[in-house]
Amino acid sequence: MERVLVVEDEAKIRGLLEDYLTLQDYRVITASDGKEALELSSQVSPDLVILDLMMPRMDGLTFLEKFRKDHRTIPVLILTAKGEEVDKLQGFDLGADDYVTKPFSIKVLHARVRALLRRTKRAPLEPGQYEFDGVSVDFSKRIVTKGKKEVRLSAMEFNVLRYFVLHREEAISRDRLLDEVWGYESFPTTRTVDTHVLNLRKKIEDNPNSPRFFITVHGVGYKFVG
Amino acid sequence: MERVLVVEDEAKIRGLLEDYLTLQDYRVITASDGKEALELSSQVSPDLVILDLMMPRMDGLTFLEKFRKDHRTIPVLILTAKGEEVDKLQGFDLGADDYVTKPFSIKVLHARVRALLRRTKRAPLEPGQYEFDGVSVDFSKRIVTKGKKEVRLSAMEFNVLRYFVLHREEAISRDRLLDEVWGYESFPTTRTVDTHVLNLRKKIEDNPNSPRFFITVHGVGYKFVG
DNA sequence: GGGGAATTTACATTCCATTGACAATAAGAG
DNA sequence: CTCTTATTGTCAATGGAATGTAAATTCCCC
Repeated sequence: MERVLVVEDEAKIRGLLEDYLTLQDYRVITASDGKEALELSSQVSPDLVILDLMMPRMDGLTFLEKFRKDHRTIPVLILTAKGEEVDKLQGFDLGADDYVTKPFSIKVLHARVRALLRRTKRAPLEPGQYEFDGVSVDFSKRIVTKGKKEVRLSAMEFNVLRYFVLHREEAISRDRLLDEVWGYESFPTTRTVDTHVLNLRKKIEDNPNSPRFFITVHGVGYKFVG
Repeated sequence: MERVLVVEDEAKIRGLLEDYLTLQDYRVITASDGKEALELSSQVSPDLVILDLMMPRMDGLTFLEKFRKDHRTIPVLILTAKGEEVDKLQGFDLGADDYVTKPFSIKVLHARVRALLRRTKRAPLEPGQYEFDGVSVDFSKRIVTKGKKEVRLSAMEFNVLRYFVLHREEAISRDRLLDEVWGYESFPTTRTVDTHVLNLRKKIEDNPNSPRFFITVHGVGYKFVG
């Protein structure tokens, strides 16, 4: 579940954002001023920050400046009153990623939040393509070819393969795969992992019963070598 | 040759712009009001629009709003009388890219035009035309033909098709399509995407029920192959 | 308010992730 | 080496989720 830090002094708007985003399945952390926000963000590094620029004690821009020193990549979405053009530009200079002017539609805000999260999620992008021994994996096209023929993988199988490729040579436990590939929201058996590895072997190995790429590490899990 | 659409009700200024820009080797299309401009831009999508905000019948802002629905990337340069600050801001919100205040120097205007065109040229420009297996898509005229017959696509369908062509071979999620094609201001269901893909299949595929071009990637979204 | 497009809704259909049973294999103890 | 037990291989069945599809509804533009 993605963590959103809301920094807003007006209790009314803060509550509105908290309620709506919680309903949309985000974990919402709120702060009513920049000082509090800084403390919180060092404890629970959020995936995204929604920041009101006009605030008492420590104002939004000051917060943003300090925040950026510790968190270079976490996207910040700025709330600003209409016409505060100067603030808007300064915000971008200091590393804000998007802004929404008050009064705003909550749905517009949500759309921007989704877009920002998606963008940063895609950012640490894997290599566009990966090859090993006649097999090639194209991550953006989601295509795997063996020899000249395309191998059809299901979404899950592809995700597992990607994780393996990203952590090649590493022995990976079933539980780790479940956490990293399936996520914390679903709870399949560890045997589910076996089935998917089985299918990957069938589709990719030359001899599925004596695998070269998907090695089992007895008592631990699996290891990808390719 | 780059096409510039000039939307201006005052014949004098319109003529001035037309003459000067033609001399500078642009293809100039003119319209004297927003209504006419909309019709023209759907036939010959221009590379740039010069728009006067003060116009009869349909005013500039209204035009801009409608224009942006079909053309999200074409740069728009706004002409505005001095002191119309409010309009200026509204214009930016609606997706104008630059503005020049009247009275303006024609050279300043030309510099801005060049700058805008240069900027968008650096962006991955879409091909003017695209063909695959008997189907041809003309992006500037927004016309699609299959065999010898024209296929009538709705505005939305065309936009979806364009995004697919621009990202051919890529597996694209429904959410990404909604963000990139529909934009952040509207919020249809993901099923809406399915409906449009369905329609595209009906209109373009030979066998809509076993598609060759619009491939579904189960658990992910769709992929265009053509 | 009429007509076309966009979107939603409802239902049918396909797909595939998951699981459980059983077989095969590896590890460890004696 | 043999037995025992834990772990992994394998496959088929199933239930639920994703998609196909058309019809209903809403949204907009004249």
